[in-house]
Amino acid sequence: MWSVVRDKEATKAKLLEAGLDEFAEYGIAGARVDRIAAKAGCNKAMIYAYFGSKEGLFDELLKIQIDRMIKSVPITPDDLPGYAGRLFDSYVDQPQLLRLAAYHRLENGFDTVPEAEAVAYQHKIEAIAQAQLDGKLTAAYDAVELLDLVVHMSILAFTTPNASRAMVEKAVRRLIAE
Amino acid sequence: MWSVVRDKEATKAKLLEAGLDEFAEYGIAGARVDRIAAKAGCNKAMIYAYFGSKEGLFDELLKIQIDRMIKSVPITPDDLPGYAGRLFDSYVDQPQLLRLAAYHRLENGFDTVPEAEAVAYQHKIEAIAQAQLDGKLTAAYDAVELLDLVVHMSILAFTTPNASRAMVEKAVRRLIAE
DNA sequence: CGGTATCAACTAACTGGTTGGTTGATACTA
DNA sequence: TAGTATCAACCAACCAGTTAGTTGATACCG
Repeated sequence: MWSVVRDKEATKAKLLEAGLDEFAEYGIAGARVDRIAAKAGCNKAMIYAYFGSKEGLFDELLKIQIDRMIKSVPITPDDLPGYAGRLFDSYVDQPQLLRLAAYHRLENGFDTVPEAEAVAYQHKIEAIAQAQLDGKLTAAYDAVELLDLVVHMSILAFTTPNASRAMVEKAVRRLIAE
Repeated sequence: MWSVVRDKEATKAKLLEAGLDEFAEYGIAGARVDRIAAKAGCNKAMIYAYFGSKEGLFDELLKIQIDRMIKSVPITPDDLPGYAGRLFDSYVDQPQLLRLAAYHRLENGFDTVPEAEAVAYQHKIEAIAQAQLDGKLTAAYDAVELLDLVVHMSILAFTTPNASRAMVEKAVRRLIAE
């Protein structure tokens, strides 16, 4: 029989999952390490053994969630309404990432952007700029402005309780109309 | 002679101002009542005498800020780009309200909307609906959707560090273009 | 194969410090 | 003097982080 009780990776995974729920609900300052450990069904000391600190666990968590989002919703520069719609849907499906990111911004300031996010952002800027050069996309905004606007529209999932994907797509369609 | 040392209203005002800074920076869970009292230059017990609790102070604070915002930036249904721009500007001038509101939503859930905000929202909906009936405003969205979109655009002041008023006005102009 | 040394994974209990909130005494004003 | 605004000191609960010690799997040795 394989042991299931003593498994480092499984324990880390359980802590990450419990931490996701806890941090998304209460934020960084409001989260309680005892609650995280209890939810994960393991000892509090494991958090410090594997992640160094409460904030260490949060950072790891956020990084993983961002990576997942970046990979699962790739940008489509020649279909920005669709991109915004898909982003919106994934935010509705997994509201935790948006809450995590919001808490992170509020509590740690605007300049501390996670590495992975900054890199992905740059790639998207370039993709949009290229589409504009190719004439596939309006030149009414510069690439940075346009990406900011499109991403911002998908955030309707967080700010407006009864927003819909259709509403987001329609708005982006109008924003980029020639 | 008027008292300057023992003045109930002055003490409340100082606590409200200190609380504004503290809550905007650290959130509700992260705020420390001792820091608020120290910043206000008065005793911690005053918070409990005048506001009942930490949360009581926060609620009072948020209510005041929302009232001020509602009064200082009235809606102009026949100039929504200008309205969004003015909202944006006031958010840039006083970033604390947006941070307060964000923390409130994150920590207290979406349904607990302050009374004053709900009432003002309803008035704005009606104003927009009327402008639509008068043909002064696009009928491409229903009134609720349209207000949500316009307000949402002004929130760029919070989500996008280098957004500008011009960018917000331009976006709203395109959103409501016939 | 049986015994045991080793080490990573894990735990219960604890620690030093902090927190929201209270209270009894004091100072001020009318 | 009566009423009230203010405060220093205090408290019980809580919290992030530590530690001394336990457990179980596996590698090694005779």
